[in-house]
Amino acid sequence: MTLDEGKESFIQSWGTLGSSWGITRTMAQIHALLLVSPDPLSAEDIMEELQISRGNANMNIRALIDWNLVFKKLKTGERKEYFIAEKDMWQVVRNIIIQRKKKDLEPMLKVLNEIANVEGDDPETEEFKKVVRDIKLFSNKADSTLDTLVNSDSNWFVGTFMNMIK
Amino acid sequence: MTLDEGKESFIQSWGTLGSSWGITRTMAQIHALLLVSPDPLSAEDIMEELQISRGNANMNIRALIDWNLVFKKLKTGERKEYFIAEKDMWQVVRNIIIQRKKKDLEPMLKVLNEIANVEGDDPETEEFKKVVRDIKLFSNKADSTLDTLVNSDSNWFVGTFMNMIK
DNA sequence: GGCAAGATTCAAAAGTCTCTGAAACTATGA
DNA sequence: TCATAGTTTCAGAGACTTTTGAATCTTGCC
Repeated sequence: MTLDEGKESFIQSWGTLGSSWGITRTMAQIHALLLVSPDPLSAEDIMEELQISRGNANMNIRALIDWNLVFKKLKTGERKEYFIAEKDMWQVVRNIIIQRKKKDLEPMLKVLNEIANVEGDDPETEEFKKVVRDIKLFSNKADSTLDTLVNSDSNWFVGTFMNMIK
Repeated sequence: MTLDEGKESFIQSWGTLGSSWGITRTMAQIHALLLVSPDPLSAEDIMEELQISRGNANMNIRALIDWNLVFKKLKTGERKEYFIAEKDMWQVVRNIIIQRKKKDLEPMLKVLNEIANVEGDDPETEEFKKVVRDIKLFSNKADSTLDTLVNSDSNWFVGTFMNMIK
């Protein structure tokens, strides 16, 4: 397999993986492209390599920057913006967890708190309350467990945690 | 808030949460409905409550059964099939992890193995190989960590693991 | 076997999410 | 200040996903 085939294959897979992880396909592809590029790339380079429009490239690059998965890299004496990818996998996963937690888990916890107080004390209502209570308990634990993970550093996570579990 | 409002609110949120977790909205709504129903429901009940078509109900119930999130419950003397939900949250999360791992992580690992052997030894190729190697290492660890989690039982996970981390 | 209740399938329709591209905007430096 | 290189926006087009509903299949009973 040649280098170009390898890159192509990698970018496609990363795109597929990303799109089932809450980041869009193109977003993941841009990240993949930057991961395997030895040098920073400009928006134009990215458009060209991935055959996407200017608008699309721009929107997805901004999103990646928001998620802290890509950083701007200004070259001295150049007006153009260049971009590089976060290459530490734990940071990548961590940043994705942070976003997903905010977007998914937290709204769910909010709803669970609201509905934990439905009126009535007939058996059906009691059953409902019990189910909600169980889910709330689990979600709160999951939430704080994720917080701990997210605040831990890369070395501890990859070196200690993953081995500890195994 | 009344019981019905609470249920409605719960079903909608669960649906939203689910759809960003790789299970479709309707699938998650059916699961939510079954979670908060004290008694098993038939396909017809589900169609009625969620206002969805027969085909849609059928397909999504099958999918939930495949994922082990819902079980058939046959009532003696009745031809109709009734359904109940998996109510242990850890089992729910666990089953979702199992499916996602199979669908996402494993294909990625396969690709990583293929592209780890690109030809050439120029600096660009070496850089590419290094990136791929790092990702492979991380993914393999993540894969086996998830295996361990998935094989652990509910009590250990919720009782010990989550507290240990915190 | 014949029948009906129920379950399943799948092509077409509806709905959702993503991308394009041209226009508007902004920053730089002469 | 103006010209220009570069960036951002967003309405409409296009791609992809989910849902519908009617036709088909299966099951158990007489």
